[in-house]
Amino acid sequence: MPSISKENYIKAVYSLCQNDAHSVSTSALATKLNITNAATSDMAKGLSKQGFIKYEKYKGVSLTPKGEKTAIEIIRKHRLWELFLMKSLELGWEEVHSEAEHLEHQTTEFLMNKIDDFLGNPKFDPHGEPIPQKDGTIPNMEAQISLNKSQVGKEYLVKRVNDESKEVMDYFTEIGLNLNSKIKIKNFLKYDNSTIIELNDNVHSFSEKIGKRIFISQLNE
Amino acid sequence: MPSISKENYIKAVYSLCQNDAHSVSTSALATKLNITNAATSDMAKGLSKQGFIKYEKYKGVSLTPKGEKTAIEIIRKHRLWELFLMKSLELGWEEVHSEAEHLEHQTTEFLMNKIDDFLGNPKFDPHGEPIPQKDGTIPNMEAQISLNKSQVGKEYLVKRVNDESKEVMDYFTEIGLNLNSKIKIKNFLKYDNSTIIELNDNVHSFSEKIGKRIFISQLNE
DNA sequence: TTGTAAAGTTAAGCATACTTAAACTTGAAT
DNA sequence: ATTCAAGTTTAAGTATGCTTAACTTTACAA
Ligand SMILES: [Mn+2]
Ligand SMILES: [Mn+2]
Ligand SMILES: [Mn+2]
Ligand SMILES: [Mn+2]
Repeated sequence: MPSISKENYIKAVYSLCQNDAHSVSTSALATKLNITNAATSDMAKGLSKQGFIKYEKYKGVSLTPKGEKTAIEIIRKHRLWELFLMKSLELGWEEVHSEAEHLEHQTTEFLMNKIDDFLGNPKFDPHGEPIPQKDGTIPNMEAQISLNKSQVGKEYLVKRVNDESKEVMDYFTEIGLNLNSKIKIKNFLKYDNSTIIELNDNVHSFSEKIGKRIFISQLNE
Repeated sequence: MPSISKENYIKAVYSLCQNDAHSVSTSALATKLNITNAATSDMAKGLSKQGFIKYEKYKGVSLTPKGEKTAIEIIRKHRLWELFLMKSLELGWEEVHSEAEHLEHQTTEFLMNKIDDFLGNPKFDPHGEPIPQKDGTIPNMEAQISLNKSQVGKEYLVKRVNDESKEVMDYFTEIGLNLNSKIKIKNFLKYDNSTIIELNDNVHSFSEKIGKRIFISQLNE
């Protein structure tokens, strides 16, 4: 039962440990959480004392099993809320993330399980992210690569997108890029590592930064 | 955009001013909010400086127009959440209050209006309380009296109940007392001011304290 | 009118979650 | 090995939202 700040901290440790190694620097956390380095170090002590994280000075932070369980519970709430808001209120996939970011901290297990059952115990959220199940297990995603790692000339299906920027999600919606959209890789620009694709007979380009946040799987002919 | 503590304070001022006069004592607030007198006085200074309440030492607290607007917005969120959870997830009327108590502080105007529209802009919540509308107006309730003020021998319809105690709401559910249940007043016990009623061919009694929290209207024959 | 109990406020202190500024590690280049 | 910049931590301070303990005001009964 950590505070909202602590829940967000734990969630940040979890997601930053996904990509990189098995630990995060305090400064990476500071950037993600939009607080100072000093605050991040400070917080690390508290969470460490409470057994949520492992923290050695100058060595970064990682989650204990207790911390990981907590992170997964919060992420479950986040993703179920997103799906629920879309299914029950017809919000757009670009609108649900910011609402879920708040609701995730104010939802009882009881309510969450009601929502889970209402949705039929779904495995994926509206952005293609797996929804941690009641028992804590996380559904497997089929093999995916980021747009940057794709091959020119091949066709792919969009399987997952990072939803953190509403601005970017709005743009996806505007150009008609959705989950399971079919895209064809036209080219990579050496100049800035952007990717040129074809989508619904239109040509679009994505910066390297955005390309890293679109995940695709190869279309089997 | 007050904090959660401040929102709860403002809401408490609003609801305690409804019954009594046009101001509340700091100690009444302390009881309601389950914090000390000292904290309540302290908080009053802050909210007063921010223009939500009028506060004169030793004279109690009342809402300014700005404070009242804020209170009504929170109450709107609370009651819409309650209805929404019942309608969309089939929670019981005894289960929704405590969930709404938290969700009310984490809901954007945007989401609230979506929920309001989904529900068809309802006028009353599951316990018979009026739901403040988008424009801030509060629907009128038809004339009601509390169970204590009823007349022996007459028949009434249950029109509104106070939902603050889950324990009591569970009991209502158990005996089949709902909104629009028909009851007949059998007797008042002088001994403890409890009320004896007939409901669905069964006889029940309610303490004075509970009787004050059940609101009824006379059944016109 | 005054004494006193109850009601209410102020003072001092604590925990949380932050800030800025200063001090310290670390590691990689010389 | 030495240096030094980047990364990280500590120290000191602030605002919020509480607590307990001491003090002040009020009301009203004698
Ligand atoms: Mn999300
Ligand atoms: Mn969050
Ligand atoms: Mn309620
Ligand atoms: Mn509340």
